[in-house]
Amino acid sequence: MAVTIYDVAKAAGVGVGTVSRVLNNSQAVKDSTREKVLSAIAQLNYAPDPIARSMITGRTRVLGVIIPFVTRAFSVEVLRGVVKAASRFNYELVIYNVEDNDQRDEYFTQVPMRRRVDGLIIVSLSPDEAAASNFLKAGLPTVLVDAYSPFFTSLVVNNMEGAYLAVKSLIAKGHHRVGFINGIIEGNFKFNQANDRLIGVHRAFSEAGIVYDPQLMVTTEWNRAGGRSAAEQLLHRPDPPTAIFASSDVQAVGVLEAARGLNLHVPDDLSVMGFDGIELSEILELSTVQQPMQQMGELGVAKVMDLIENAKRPPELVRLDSWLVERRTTSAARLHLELI
Amino acid sequence: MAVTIYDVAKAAGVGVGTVSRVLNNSQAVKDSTREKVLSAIAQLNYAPDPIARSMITGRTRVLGVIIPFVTRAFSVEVLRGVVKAASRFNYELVIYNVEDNDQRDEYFTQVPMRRRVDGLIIVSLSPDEAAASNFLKAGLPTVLVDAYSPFFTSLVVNNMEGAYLAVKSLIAKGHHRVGFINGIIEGNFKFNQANDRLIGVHRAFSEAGIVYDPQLMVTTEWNRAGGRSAAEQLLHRPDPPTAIFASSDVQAVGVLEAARGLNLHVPDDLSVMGFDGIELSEILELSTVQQPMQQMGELGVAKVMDLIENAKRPPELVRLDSWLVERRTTSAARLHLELI
DNA sequence: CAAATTTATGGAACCGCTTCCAATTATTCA
DNA sequence: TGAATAATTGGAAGCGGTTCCATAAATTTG
Repeated sequence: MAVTIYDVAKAAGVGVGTVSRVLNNSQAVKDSTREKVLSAIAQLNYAPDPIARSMITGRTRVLGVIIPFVTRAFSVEVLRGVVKAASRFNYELVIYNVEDNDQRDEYFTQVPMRRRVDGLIIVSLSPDEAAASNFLKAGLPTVLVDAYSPFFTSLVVNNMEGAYLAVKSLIAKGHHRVGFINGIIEGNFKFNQANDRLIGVHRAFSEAGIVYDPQLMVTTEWNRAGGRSAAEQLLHRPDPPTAIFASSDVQAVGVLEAARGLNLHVPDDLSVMGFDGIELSEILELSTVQQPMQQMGELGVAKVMDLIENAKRPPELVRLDSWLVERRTTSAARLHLELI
Repeated sequence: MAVTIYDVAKAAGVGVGTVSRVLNNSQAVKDSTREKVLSAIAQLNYAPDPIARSMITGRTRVLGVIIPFVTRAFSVEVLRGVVKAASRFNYELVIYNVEDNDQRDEYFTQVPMRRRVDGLIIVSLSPDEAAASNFLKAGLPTVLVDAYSPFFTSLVVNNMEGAYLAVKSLIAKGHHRVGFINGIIEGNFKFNQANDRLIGVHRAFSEAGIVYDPQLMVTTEWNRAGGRSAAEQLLHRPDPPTAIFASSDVQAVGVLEAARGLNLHVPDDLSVMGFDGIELSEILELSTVQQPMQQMGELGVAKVMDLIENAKRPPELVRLDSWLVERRTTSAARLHLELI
C-alpha cells in the first residue's frame, strides 16, 4: 500500500542500499545517482517509515516525559520548556502523565522495559533505588528535573536558598510570626523540595535570633484547597501569624482566599508569599520565589540529549537559582510599625 | 542484549508462535503450555518490543495531538482532558506543539506520511483542503477539537451562542456600548471561533434593537498583552464602552490590567467578561463564558478511538454547549442606574 | 481400536528499513 | 596500457515480533 524503499529503488533503477545511503546521506554516492534517487523520492512522495528505521537502529527520536502534568501548574511551565527544546532537537515527545503513586510506579517499571524512547525526563518525581536500577540496567538516558537522585543527572532549584530569602525578607519587614505552609513529601525523604524549604525557613529565623515556633508550620496538599485550609487553620490560632509563606503559588492563592474569607486585608493584615512564580503570581501580583521553570525544562532536554550522544557521563547535580520577586502581597508588619 | 521472544520460547521449550499466542491471548493454547510460557516470561522479565510489534501490526498504540500548547492556556485545559482519556485507553500520547504557521504546516504534511500514530487530534487548528487530503489519503483517523472541517469529525463549542449569551446579559444589565475584543482569525475563514462569536454579539444587539457600533470591536492577539492594548484603545475613545467582552479569559485579564492602569474600578466603572473559563477566571472571579475544555479533550480521544476501531465512519459535527458564569467583574451599568 | 476430527503447536515468511560484504566500475600510477 | 587502488553499488541478512500453514497430539466417533 504505502510506498517503500523498494519502490523507490525500482523507480530510480538502483538498489535499496543506495537509496538508504542517500536517505542517510552516508558514505559517498555519485552525484548523478543521488539525483536519480532524489527525484524518484519526490516523484513517489516517499517518506521512510520511522518504525522500520527504529527497528534496526534502535533509535526512536522520541523523548519521554514522566510528569504530574494534570495536577500541577508548575509542571505545565516545565513542560513548556521541554516541549520547546525537544522540537529544537527535532525530537518527538511522549507524555506519561502521573496522577497517583500507582501510575508513577507503573511508568517507572514499564517505560525502561520498552524501547519506545531514546531518553527520559522525569519531573518532580524521584525514582527510588529499585526504580533507578531499572533505568540504569536498561541503559536509558534519564534526567531528573525538580527532583534528585544520586543515580541521575538532576536539575534542582536551590529550594533552601529560596525559602531562606523569602523568610528573611519577611523577617526584615518585621514579621516575627511567619506561618509556613509546606507541601506533602512524596518519595525520597533524603532530598526533597519540602524538606529543603523547611531548612531555609529555619535558617532565616535562627540567623535573626528568633526561635521558630513549630506550630506555625502546616503540611498540606500542593493545591489551592490545601493552601486555603492550612491558612484557615493557621489564622484561627490564638496568636496567628502576620505573614504566611506557602510552598507553591497555588497554595498561596488558597491563602489569599482564606484571608478574604476572614476579611483580612492583604498585605495590611497579612503578608503572603508564594513559591514557583507561575504566570498566575504575576497576574495576582503575588510576591513569590521565582523558579526558572521553563529553563529547567529546556536544560533537562539538553542534558538528556547530551546523555543520548555520550552514553557514559557521570550523573551531575545542577543547582539553579531561584530569586525573590516582591510584589503586592507582602508589606511591613503592623506590629513593627506600632513599635516605632 | 535484551531478551527476545526467542529466548522465551527456548526457555519455555516451545516455539515462538506459541509464545506470541499467549502474549496476545489469541486462539487456544493448552493451559499447561500457557503456564510454562508465562513462567518463562516472568523468569526472564521479558516484555515484547512495541516497535517490533508495530512493525508487523501497523498499530502503534500512540495518539498524536497537534496543539498550540505553549501559547494558549485554553490548550492546556484541553490537553488535560486528552491526557487523561488517552491513558484510560492505554494509549501513549505524543505532542506536536505548534508555535507558528510554519510549524503547523510542517506537522500537517509530515505527520500523515509517517505511521507514528494510530490517530490524531488537532486542537484549535483547521487543516485546509490540501492538508485534509493528506490525512484522508493516509487513512489516518483524525478528530478536530475547537476547530471545524467538513472532512473530519469536529468538536466545537457553540461559540455563537456563548457570545450571544454573554452580550445579552450585558445588555440586560444596561450596557449599551459593549466593547468586543476579538481574537485573530487563523486559517479557515468559513468557520472559526472569532467569526462565530462576532455573529453572536451582533445577534444579541439586534435582538435588543440596538445598532452595534463597529468601532467597538477590536481584533487582537489571543493573549494578555493583546487584551490590554485593545482595552486601552477602546477605553481611550471619546465615548468609551461601559463593558468589554473579550474572546478569551487571558485577554480579559489584559482588560483588567488596562482598567487598573486607567484607575477604572471593575465592575463599577467597567464590566468585564471573558471567554473560556480557565481556572484563572475562577481565581480572579472573572465573569466568563465557560467552555467544557477538559470534556472536549476527553471526547476528542473517545471519537478518535472509535475511528480507529471502525475505520469508516462519516465525519460528524459535535456542538458542545458553553454557558455563562457570572462572577464579580460584571454588574449593572452606571448609566442605567442614572436613568432610573 | 482405527479412522476421522479437532485442537495445539512449531516455524518459515514477512513487515520496511540499515548495514555489511562482495562485486563492479572508475581512477590513479608506474 | 595494465595492474593496483579507490570509489560506488547491489543485495542478503537481520532487527523482534505476528501470522499463517503444515504437522503433530489429543479427542471423538463409528
